[in-house]
Amino acid sequence: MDCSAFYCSCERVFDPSLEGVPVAVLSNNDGCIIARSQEVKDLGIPMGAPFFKHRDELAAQGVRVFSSNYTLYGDMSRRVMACLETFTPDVEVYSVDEAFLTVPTPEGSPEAVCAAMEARAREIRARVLRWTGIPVRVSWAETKTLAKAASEWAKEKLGAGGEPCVCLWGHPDRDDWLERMDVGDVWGVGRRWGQSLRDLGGSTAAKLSRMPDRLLRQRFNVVLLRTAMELRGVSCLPLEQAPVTRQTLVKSRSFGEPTSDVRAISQAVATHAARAAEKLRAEGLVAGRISAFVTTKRFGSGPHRSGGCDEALPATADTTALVAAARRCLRRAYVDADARGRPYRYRKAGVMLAEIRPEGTEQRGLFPIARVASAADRQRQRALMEALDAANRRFGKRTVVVAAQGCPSTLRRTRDGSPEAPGWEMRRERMSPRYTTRWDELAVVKPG
DNA sequence: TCTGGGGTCCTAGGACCC
DNA sequence: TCTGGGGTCCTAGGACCC
Repeated sequence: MDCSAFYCSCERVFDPSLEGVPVAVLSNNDGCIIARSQEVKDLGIPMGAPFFKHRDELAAQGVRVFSSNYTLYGDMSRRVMACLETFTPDVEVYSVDEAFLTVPTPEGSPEAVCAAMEARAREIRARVLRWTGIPVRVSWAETKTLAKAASEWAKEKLGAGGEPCVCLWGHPDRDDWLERMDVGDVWGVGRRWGQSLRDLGGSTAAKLSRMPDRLLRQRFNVVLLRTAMELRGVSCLPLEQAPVTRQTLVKSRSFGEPTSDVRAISQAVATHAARAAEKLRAEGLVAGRISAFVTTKRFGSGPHRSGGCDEALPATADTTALVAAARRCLRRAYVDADARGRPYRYRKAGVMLAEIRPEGTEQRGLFPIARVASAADRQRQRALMEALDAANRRFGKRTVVVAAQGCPSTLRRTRDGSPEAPGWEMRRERMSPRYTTRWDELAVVKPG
C-alpha cells in the first residue's frame, strides 16, 4: 500500500478548496518541492526541485504551496495504518506513507486469483479513503520487490486516469510490464546502479531478473542479487513487524540564514541535542556516543567546509549531559575561517547520537569514561527529566529549556507578543494548521 | 538570495591476534 | 625476485531507501 502524493493528500483532507487544485509541499526551510499532486506532476515539476527555481511558474499556474506540517502527516499516517490493520494483523509499516501487507491467496486459476485480489485491493482502497480521506494504491505480488513493481504499474494506470489497484500475480500482462519497467524504477536500484546496470545490458526489470547471479555478486553486492531474486519471485525480504531498536538518532536543520556566529550555532546545536534527548527518552533509550557537526552551504561561492567531532558518554538520555557534550563537540568542530582568512558561512548544524540501547541494558566500562553519578543523583536527574518532559508536553515545546538553547524570554517580541524566532530557526512560511492534534487549530465548519 | 532530513546495510582496507 | 594461513574488529565511504 502506497499513499498517493501523501503530504498533498493530507493538506486536502481538511481544506476542501484544494480539491482538484494543484498542490505542492516543501521540505524543511521551504527549500525543495518534496510532494506534488498529480496536477503538479503533469506540469513537469520534478521531485526534489529547489522551490526558488519554480516559484514564479507555480504561482502562475495557481499551485497552492505549503510548508511541511509533519505533525499533521504523522497523525494521518497513524490513521491510515490503523485502518489497514482492520484487514490483516500482518502489516509492516515501512514508511510514513507505505506499508506491506500479507494476506492469504484465494484458491482458483491464476486469472481468478488475480481478479479476486484486485477486488480486495479496491476494497482496502475504498475503506482507507472513507475512513481517513487519503487516496491510496494497493498492489499485490508474491515478493516485496514485485509488489513495489506492481505499485509502479498502478501509478502509471492512475496517471492515465485508471484504477490504481493491481495484482501482478496471475495478471496476463505481467511479463509485458516487467519488460517495460525501467531498471531505475526497481525498488533497491538507485541512480548509480541504474546506470551501471544499463551499461551491462540490464535496462529493465525483466532484464535485471535474468542477469547471472555471479555477475551481480561480483560487480555489485549481495543486496542487488537479492533484488534480482525477488524479481524472479523468490522472497528474500521477509515482512518485518517487530519494531527494531534504532542505531542512530540525528537531529539537524538548515538555518533560516547562513551565519558565522558561533553563539547562535551553539544555541542551535544545544536545541538539537535537547530534542534528540527528548526523543531518546520517549523511546526508552540511552546513547553512548554523541557528535556535533556544522556545514557551510553546498552550492554557490565562498569557502566550503563540513566538520564534526564526537565524544563517548556514559550511556544516557539526560538533556543536560547531552547538551553539554554536544557543545564540547561543537567547540572542537567549529572553525571560523579558512587558511586564507575567509570566514565560513555556516548553513546547517546538527547532532547525532550513536551506540543506542534500551535503557537499563547499557554495558558499564571497566574504566569509567566520566565520573559516575551516585544512584541518588541519577534518580534526581531522572525525576528532573520527567518533569521537563511533562511541562513541555502540557504547555508547549519551548516552555522549559536549558539556558544553552537560548532563553525564549530574551527574544524580541513580535506584534502579537509571542517570541520572535531566533535567526537560526528554519523558514516555514506556508504552514497549514495542525488540524488533528491541537485544539486551537481545529478546522471550523461554517453553515451554508 | 534561495537547493531537506533521517535512516540502513555492505564492502574494502587497515590494524591487530595466533 | 622470492616472505603463510586463518582469523576478528573497526572505520570510512558508498550504495540504497523514504
